[in-house]
Amino acid sequence: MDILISNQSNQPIYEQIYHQIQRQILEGSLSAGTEMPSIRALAKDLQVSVITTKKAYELLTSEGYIETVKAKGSYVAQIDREFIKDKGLTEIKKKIKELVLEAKRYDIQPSEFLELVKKEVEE
Amino acid sequence: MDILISNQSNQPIYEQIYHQIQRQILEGSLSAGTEMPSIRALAKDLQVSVITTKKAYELLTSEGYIETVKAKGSYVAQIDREFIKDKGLTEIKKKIKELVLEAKRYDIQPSEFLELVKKEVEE
Amino acid sequence: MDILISNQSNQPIYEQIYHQIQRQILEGSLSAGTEMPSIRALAKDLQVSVITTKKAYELLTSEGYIETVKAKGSYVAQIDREFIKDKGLTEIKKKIKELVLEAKRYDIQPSEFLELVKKEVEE
Amino acid sequence: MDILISNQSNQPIYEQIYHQIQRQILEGSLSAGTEMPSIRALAKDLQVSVITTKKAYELLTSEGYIETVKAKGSYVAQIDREFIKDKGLTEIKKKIKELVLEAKRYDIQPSEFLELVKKEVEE
DNA sequence: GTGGTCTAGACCACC
DNA sequence: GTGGTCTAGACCACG
Repeated sequence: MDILISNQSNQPIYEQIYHQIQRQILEGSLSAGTEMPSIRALAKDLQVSVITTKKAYELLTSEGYIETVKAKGSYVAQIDREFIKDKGLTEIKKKIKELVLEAKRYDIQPSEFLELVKKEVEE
Repeated sequence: MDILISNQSNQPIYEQIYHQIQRQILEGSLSAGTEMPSIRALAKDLQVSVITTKKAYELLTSEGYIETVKAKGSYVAQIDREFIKDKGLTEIKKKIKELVLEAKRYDIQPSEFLELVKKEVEE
Repeated sequence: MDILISNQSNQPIYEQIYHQIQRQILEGSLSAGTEMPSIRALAKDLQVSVITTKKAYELLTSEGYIETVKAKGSYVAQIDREFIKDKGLTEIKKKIKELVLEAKRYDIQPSEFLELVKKEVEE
Repeated sequence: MDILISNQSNQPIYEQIYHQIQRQILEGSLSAGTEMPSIRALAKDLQVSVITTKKAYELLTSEGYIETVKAKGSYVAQIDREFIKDKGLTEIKKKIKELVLEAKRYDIQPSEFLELVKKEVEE
């Protein structure tokens, strides 16, 4: 597994694992049906507690990214891209709204905010 | 004080207080020199512990939004808008970066992200 | 009385009053026998509480700078300059010692410290 | 941990803890990466409240001397000696200024003050 | 009355 | 186990 963990980050380790696996599934580098490493193997690999990888897998399962077959293992699920993207759009739109508001409080006007985003995106 | 507390929120109460007061100062509805309610009075008003309001005031003090005089009270400080905006820019840029990354995870490409922001800003 | 009070200072107001009167007595601008303003008059003048000026006068009395005659008023005392200076020397030497130690912790060597003092003194 | 607490001192306990740990880090007896005792363990060791050690650690964190990882512990940070010295210089200069003023109050003139410092430094 | 400091508990998320 | 947050008390110096 291609996963990097940062102990300094404020982000919980299980979320870091979740996000990086989610990313690989969405990008297609992990395709449907692929067998995932076992919770224990991954924990050993990443030098984290089994509890932590278990939590990450539970999150991935509940969000529909992987499927777990008892006593066999976990497999990448067939994901519904439309559904995922829809959920993502709603989420991202909400966050953009919030960020625009926060920027205003710092006297950063929407037009200025848009410029910042353009700069970031063009890089 | 015009402050609303949510016990349900993941955000610590002292941060909620901090942000709402900060917003009122930045918006100008609390102007420099205005006397703030005492930490005890505010605690009673908001039905939270004195320590919680104290923490919020400490944050506001360390960020330069208010000034505290022992045995006297706290007062809205003369804020340096230039400085605040600079700090805000750094903060907002960081958050934009993070949001662009999050969007990518949902298969929302930067160009598409930019469109979402444009739509939001033009409203 | 020529006294300036700062509400923002961390120094208690009664100490500010004490130091400024002590200074004037040591400098000679207030000479022995001079009648001091009453506690109440001074409080009114400086816009502080009577308790505060009372505390300052008590300090000045206990340190021998003024003498209070019941129902008459307070008068600048005949000060023993030798004694005062001796006490001061002990105090200042102790503080220099501490400051040299603190400087060392910041990697500021004694020779460097001496230079800083020279610069300050020459101004 | 090599820390001595005085309940008699005017200095708050959390500052005493802060200063002693800061000193050990600056002196190098605590080197970067070293794990600090947990706030609870230290509190028990020093017989003070957890909140007191927490406050000391918060101060150390905000000043960049240690780094704290939630649910992991605190570690001595890689300190920037240049930065520390700069901050120290500002601090020491300020204190020299104050001390020169205090000396004047005791009729110790700047030139005499300089002599005292010389004597102290040459020892 | 004010803020500053401290105490002895408690629950939470995370590991 | 860890640190983060919160509570309900307390005493102090200052005004």
